[in-house]
Amino acid sequence: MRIEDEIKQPVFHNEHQKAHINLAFTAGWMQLRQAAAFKPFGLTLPQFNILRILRGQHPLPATVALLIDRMLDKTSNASRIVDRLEEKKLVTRTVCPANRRAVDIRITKTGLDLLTQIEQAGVIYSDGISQLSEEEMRQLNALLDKIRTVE
Amino acid sequence: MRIEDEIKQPVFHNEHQKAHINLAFTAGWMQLRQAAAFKPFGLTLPQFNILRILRGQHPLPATVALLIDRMLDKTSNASRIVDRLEEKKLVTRTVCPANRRAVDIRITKTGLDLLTQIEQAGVIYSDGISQLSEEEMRQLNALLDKIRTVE
DNA sequence: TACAAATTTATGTAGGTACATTTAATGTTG
DNA sequence: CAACATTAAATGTACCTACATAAATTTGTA
Repeated sequence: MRIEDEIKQPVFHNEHQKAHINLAFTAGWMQLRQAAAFKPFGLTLPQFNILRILRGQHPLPATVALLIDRMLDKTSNASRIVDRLEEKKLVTRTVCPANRRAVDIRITKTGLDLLTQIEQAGVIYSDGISQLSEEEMRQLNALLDKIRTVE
Repeated sequence: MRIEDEIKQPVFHNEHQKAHINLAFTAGWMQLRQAAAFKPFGLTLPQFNILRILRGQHPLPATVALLIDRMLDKTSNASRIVDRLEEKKLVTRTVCPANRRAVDIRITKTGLDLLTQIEQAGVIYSDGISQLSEEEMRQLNALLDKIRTVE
């Protein structure tokens, strides 16, 4: 659906304004679709992302600091997301022996199996990006990179 | 900063994956900058957006249903955002005389003045989009529109 | 007209972000 | 080595989204 119709705004004043709204709207649109796809598996998007980082480390543990470092959203609260994953037995938390301030977080067998299951269901690529050609994806990446060149 | 560095991922497997992450990351980046810009004025982004919709209606009232209709995020809870604006005396809420289920929401003088103040501070256009040329903005809009043509 | 259905807003609950503060452990240095 | 600073994680608070449900009012209809 056209954005103009989505938000009942008959016309945009200029391309700038439309691009601004379009970017926020499309990112939200993608996020909503993704969240819906994860729901049957009992995971939220941030939970899924942390689980994937943990698999990347496996069988080594990760600390909370490492999770934050690799997360898209640096200000999100990794500690509390790990809480939820721990309740679901998808990760374990143990005090790091080498540094008792830190916590070793590890993905469990159950967690690994869940990731496999989700990926086999093809959730990942139903994100709308597939509508673009390879060349268009490159264009999009270049434009987004350019937006973030402020300062 | 390059996304690869932001999330400490040395390489992306393909343009698809990078575009996916880039879109989420850039939208979040913009939102964070905007939120920071509104903070000195004591407003959050959703509060600002609702206030602008109300100014668009002014001096006519809006109902909660109208706000939701015009909001980017349809699932957000307009009712509770209006609560916050009401506490700050930026809007008023009165039962709609014509339909006592509905509520008439109006922006106050204080609210109008705050919007003017924010806009004069030039908060709106410090969003990174200005880095793009007019033609690039058009390209970006076309690509984003295409992403949402799924289904 | 009485009563069911639809509409409109508000509320409850789970989970998330953003940012400040706290607690515990470890480093550093006079 | 004792005092102080730094680091790592957890916790508190305010606000937000997502989704389900409740409460009040209006509309439609047998």
